[in-house]
Amino acid sequence: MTAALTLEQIGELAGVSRSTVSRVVNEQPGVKAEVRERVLKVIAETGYQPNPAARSLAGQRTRIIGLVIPETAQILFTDPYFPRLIQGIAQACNASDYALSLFLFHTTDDEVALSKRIAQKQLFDGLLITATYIGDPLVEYLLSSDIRFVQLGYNDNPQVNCVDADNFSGAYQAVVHLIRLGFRRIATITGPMSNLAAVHRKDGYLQALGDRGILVEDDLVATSDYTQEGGYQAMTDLLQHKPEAVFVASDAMSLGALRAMRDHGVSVPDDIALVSYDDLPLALLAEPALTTVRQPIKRLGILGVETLIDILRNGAKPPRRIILPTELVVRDSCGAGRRS
Amino acid sequence: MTAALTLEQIGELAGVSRSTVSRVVNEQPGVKAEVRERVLKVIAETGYQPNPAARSLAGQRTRIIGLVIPETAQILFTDPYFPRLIQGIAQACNASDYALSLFLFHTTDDEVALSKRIAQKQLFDGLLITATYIGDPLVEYLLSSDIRFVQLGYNDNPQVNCVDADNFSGAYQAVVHLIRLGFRRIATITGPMSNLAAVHRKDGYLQALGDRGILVEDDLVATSDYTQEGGYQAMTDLLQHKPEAVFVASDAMSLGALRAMRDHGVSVPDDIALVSYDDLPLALLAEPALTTVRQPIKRLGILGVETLIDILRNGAKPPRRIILPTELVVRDSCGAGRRS
DNA sequence: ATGAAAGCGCTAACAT
DNA sequence: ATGTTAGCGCTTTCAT
Repeated sequence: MTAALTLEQIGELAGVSRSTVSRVVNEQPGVKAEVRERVLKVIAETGYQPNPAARSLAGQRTRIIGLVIPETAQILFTDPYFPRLIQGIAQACNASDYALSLFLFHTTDDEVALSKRIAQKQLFDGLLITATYIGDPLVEYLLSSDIRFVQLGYNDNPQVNCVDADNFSGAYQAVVHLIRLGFRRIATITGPMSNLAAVHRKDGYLQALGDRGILVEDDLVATSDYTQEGGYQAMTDLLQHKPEAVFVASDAMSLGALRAMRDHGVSVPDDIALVSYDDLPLALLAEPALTTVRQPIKRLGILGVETLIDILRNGAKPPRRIILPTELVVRDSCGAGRRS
Repeated sequence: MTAALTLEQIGELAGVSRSTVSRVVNEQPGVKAEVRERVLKVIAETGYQPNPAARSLAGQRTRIIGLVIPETAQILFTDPYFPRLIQGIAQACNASDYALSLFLFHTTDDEVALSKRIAQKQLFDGLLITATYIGDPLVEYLLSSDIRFVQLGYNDNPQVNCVDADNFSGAYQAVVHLIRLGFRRIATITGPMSNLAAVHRKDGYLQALGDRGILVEDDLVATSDYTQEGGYQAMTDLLQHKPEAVFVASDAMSLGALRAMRDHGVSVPDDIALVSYDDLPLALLAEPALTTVRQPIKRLGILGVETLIDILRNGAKPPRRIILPTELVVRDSCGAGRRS
């Protein structure tokens, strides 16, 4: 790595001006094919790369996408959701020649204060935000700013660009599966109601029962927190009300629920059938292997980036709102998985 | 977010020149205390933030740290090692006012080609690299360049700056624990020998046995690949040789090993004691809970950043090589965990 | 101790 | 179709 080349030098080598080289580099029209070839050749030979700082300064854009993961998600960070999401995001960024900058809010700083600081630093063209909750001040702040952003996760506000998997229909699907299997007393363990995904999964559960004319019993609905311990506790409570089946809104909670049932001598799926949500690697491994709803996580990340870039290029005019379908992976815990 | 302020404007507001403001912002000496106060006040009032692109361009440094995670690690990405590492890295970056840029090699691109592209882009001051393997061309390339980097993971080459947990003594500790418990026929399941950490963990195992005058039986050493399936297979093989205990070089493999033993009617720890490595959240959850070696992963990330920044500031002259101690977490799988 | 001035390497109007 | 020119906002000599 010796001194980096400049546009000027490439121009000299190719016998053209800096502007022409710039046009070639940026794939702008108005360069004779022959000249373009010549310049391209020099660039290839020299391995020239434009200086991103200079580009940012002159062009008022950084070609950087920021990914914001707030404090609240750090707990979730131990599950593979974020890693997979990041893989998708990184892949899409590479493909579009954007750099990816990570903003983890690790401190107890006020989120908004931090985000303002971040925003004013002008070190990205747009933001991908994750793990927000209902009424998250970060979203409010971004909305009131002129920062372009896409939320990875559904947002009620129709102004917010967002991409998410369909939590409602994922849950609906799961519960319908249980109903088809002949169960009627179907319980659920939900995530925290501050989380929109949790609300929608619950809605899907309610709707599936409603559509089949099954009365929802309040006693069969346990609100929990996405954690294993929470799942254990919730299941322990539910056991008193003798459900035939249970729809658990996350694999982590399912693990806890499974343990609770084991501790109480309840067999899955023979005594109680279970359908879960997430399809973590764990799901396959659990005893019994979990029937669970799989989300296209990596795809979510990719689409998030593509949507953001689209907005960067073409404006945020009609808000982009993308909902991806989910898939039910049938294994053993629902009692229907013993197909060859 | 209105138009961002510039140094010039701050200078105007404070009644000084742009240069003086720059000195204040960069905490340089040679500004009268009184003037400094005045400028600082204006900066606080206006919320001025220097433009990073301009800074990079003029100052020849980006204040960005790049984190490189190659393809090979993507598989491992499902375990919490990287997330935790990233948390530490992000935290340290924030603390030192560096931005963090993520380079995931997701494609099947030639690593070196990609790394060259990355390097020439001048979009970081230094690099943190992870998940390299023995003889990794990425390291060779970086070594031959003038790019400052710190490897997160031990490297044999004394020129390479690296920080890692002590794999040798972690394994040593684990095996000594089993020996103290009275076991003699101690088997091991290692990671892939292309991975230095795996080699060192194996070395620690061998040394611990050797130091106690226990003969190492080749049949009791199974080489695997850090995966669950690999652990299952390796344990199945080991079972034929009737070990009393087994040291498994990763929690993921332990899960597989546990399953293998369950499938063969072997009870842990009653029939075979097990000590594992990593202390994933899973370790606590397994049946029985795993006695396992814990690494200070987050601390590793923090130290990586601090080391890199130190090098950036003070030069790479004496290579920095940091080895952190590990800790044995005693639970049930070794048969010694039933203390109140 | 402070200010003036010259770039850093690029983009984007404006000429030609 | 191509070149010229004027910045982008900052750091950094060099004057004063």
